[in-house]
Amino acid sequence: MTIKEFAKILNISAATVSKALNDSHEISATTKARVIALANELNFQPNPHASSLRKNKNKTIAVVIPEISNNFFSKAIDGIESIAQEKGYHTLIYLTHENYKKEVGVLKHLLNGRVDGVLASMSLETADYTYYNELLDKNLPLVLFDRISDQVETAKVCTDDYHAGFIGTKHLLDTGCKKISFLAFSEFAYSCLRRKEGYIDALKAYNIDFDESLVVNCTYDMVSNFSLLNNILKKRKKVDGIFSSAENLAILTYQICSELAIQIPKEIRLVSFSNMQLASFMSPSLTTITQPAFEMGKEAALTLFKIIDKPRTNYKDVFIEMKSNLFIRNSTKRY
Amino acid sequence: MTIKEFAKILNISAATVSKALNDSHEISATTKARVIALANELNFQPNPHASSLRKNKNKTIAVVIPEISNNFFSKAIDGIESIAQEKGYHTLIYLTHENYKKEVGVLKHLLNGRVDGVLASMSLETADYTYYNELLDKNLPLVLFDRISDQVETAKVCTDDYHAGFIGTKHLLDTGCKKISFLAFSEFAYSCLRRKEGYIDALKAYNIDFDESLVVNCTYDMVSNFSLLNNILKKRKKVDGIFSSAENLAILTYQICSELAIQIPKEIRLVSFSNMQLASFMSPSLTTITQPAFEMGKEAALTLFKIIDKPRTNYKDVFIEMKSNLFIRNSTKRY
DNA sequence: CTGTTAGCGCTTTCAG
DNA sequence: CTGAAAGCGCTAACAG
Repeated sequence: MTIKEFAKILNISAATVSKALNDSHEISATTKARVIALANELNFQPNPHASSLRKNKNKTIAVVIPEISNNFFSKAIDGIESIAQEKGYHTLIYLTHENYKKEVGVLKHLLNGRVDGVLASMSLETADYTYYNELLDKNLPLVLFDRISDQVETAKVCTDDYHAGFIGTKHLLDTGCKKISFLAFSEFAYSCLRRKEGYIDALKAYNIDFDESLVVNCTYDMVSNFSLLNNILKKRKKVDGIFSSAENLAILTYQICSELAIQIPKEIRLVSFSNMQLASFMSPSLTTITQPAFEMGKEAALTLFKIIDKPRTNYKDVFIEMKSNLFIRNSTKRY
Repeated sequence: MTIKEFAKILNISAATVSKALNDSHEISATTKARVIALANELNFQPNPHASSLRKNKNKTIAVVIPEISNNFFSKAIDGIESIAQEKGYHTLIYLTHENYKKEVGVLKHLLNGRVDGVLASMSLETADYTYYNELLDKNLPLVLFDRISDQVETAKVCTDDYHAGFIGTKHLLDTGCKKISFLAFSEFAYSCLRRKEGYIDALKAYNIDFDESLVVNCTYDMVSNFSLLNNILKKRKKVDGIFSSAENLAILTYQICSELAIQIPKEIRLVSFSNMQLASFMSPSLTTITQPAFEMGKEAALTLFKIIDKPRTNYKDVFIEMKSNLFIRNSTKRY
C-alpha cells in the first residue's frame, strides 16, 4: 500500500499523512492520532526507498570489521546493534577477513550513499588510509573502533591497551615470572603496539630489562605462527611467562605446550586477551584480559549517532579509551 | 554525481549509462566498456535508493537471530555474509535477544520492502508464528535456519540434531557412563527436542531405560538454571555423565562442579554442544559437538538466493540437515 | 543500438 | 493546520 491509498481511506492528503507519520509540528494532534491509529491497525509503513531517495537519508549504518568469529567483534556488534535498534536505525555488516582489498571494496561502495554512517575496525593488512579519508572528504560520518589508526582524523573508540598490557604483565610478575615472552598478533596494529608498551613499562617497573628476543611477532597466518612459537618454546630460554595479545595465540600456545609436554601454568604461566567466558571457567590455568567489547560497541555507535545528528561539528579529537578487566580464575564471579 | 551528469561527460544518454552499468544486452560492447572505464575512474555508483525505488529490489537481505555472542550464530553470519558479498548483496543484522516482542517488531518492519529476503532463527520465546507466515503471504522469500518450526511452511536449514544427540550420548556410553543426564536449553525448541530424541535412542541402543528425571529443562534464565542444575548435581543420583545441549549450560556445569568439588571428567563425564575452538583445546575434560555453523550459514544464504532468483517456485519442502562433529580432545586436529 | 519520456512513492515547499 | 504539485535519481517501455 502506498501513502496515497492510505490517505484516501482517511480522506486526507498524502502530504498530511506523511507529515503525521514524521511527527511534524504542523499537523494537529487529532489528525496525527487518527493516522497513527490506522497505520498501526494496517501495519502501514511508507516505502523506505522512496523516503530514502527523497530525504537522502536512510536510517542505516554500516559496520565494517575484520572478522566475526571472535568474541570481541561479535560482542561489539551486539552493542552496536542494540544502540542502532534503539535509535530506529538498521545495521549492515561487512566482513573484510583481514583483507585490504575487500576492505577497500566495501569502503568504495559505501561512498554511494547507502548508509548514513560507518563504524569500522581496520584489517591487519591495511597500511593505506586513503579510502577512509575519502569517506571523511565526502562528509560521511565515520567512527573507528579497536583497530584504529592516527592517519585517519575522525572519532575513535578503543580499549585502553596500554593499561591492559601493563596489568597483564604485572600479574605475571607478581606471580613470580622472571622471563616473560610477548606474543604480538601484529607488528603494526596500534592496539598491539600499545599492549607491548604496557608490557615493557611493567617490566621496567620491576627493574627487568626489556629483551626484544622475547617478542614473537605473529601474523594472521597461523601456520607460520606455529613455527615461530614452537621455536621459542622448544628452546625455552627459561621463559616462565607468556603474555598473549590475542586469543588465538593463546590457543596455539596450549597446543604447542601440550605437544612439548610443557605444563601450563606449572612451568609457564599464561595471560591472554580473551573475550570468551568459557575460557576463564574451563581453564583455570589461563588468566584472561577481557575487553569491554559490548560497551565499546555501544560507545562507538553512540559516538557515530552524535556525528550523524550534528554533522557540522568536528569530531576528529574524540578519543575514547575503555578499561579491560583481568580475570584470574579463582576470583571469577559466577553468572 | 547523478547518472545524468555522468552521461553528459560521455555525451550519451542517462538511459544508456544505466543499461550499460546493468550489463543490458541492448548496449554495444564498446559503449559498455567506455561507461565502465569512466565509472571505475570516477568511482561512480548510481544512487541506490533511486534504483531500489524504481526496481522495487534492494540487493539487501535481513538476518534475524536471537543472539550473536555465541559462536554458532556468529559463524553462521560469517557464512551468510560471505555468500551475500559474492552475490553483491548487503546484509542487515537484527538481534532479538530471545525476545518475542523484539522479533515481532523486526518482522513487521521487514514487511515494508526494505529487504529482498529474510534469513531467520527463532527466539526461544516464539510460540506464535503468525508474523513469519505473514512474510510468506506477502511473498517475501524466507529461509529458517537452526531455530526452526514446522508451523512455518518455508525452506529450512539446520543441524542434524538427532544424529548429534545420538553420537554424543553414544560417546558417553562408550566411555562407560551408565547414568546420563540431559541438559535441555529449551523444553520446546525443535532442535533441542531432536537432540533429546537422539539421546533417548542412544540409551535404547545400549538397553538403558530412559529416565525422565534425568532431564533438566533449562531456560534462558541462567539464575534459575543454576538452581536446577545445582539440585541435580548435589543429589548426584549417581549421575556419571552429562549431555549438554548448549554451551552455556556446559559452562554452568563446570562452575557448579567446581563449587561442589566434583571432578570433570573423573567423576562426571561431559559432552556439550560448543562451537568454540578454545573449548576443545584448553579443556581436555570437555568433549564437544561442533555444529557446521559457517557452512549452515552459507547453505541457508544459498537457499535464500535461490528463492529470490526464482520467486514463483515452492520451497516449502526444502529441508536441509547438516551433520555435526564430535571432537574428543585427544583426536583433535591442530590448526 | 541509443535516446526520450514517464513514473516508482515519498517529502517538501508553498499556497491557501 | 491541510493540500497541490514538483521532483529526488533511476530504469523500463517505447520509439527511432
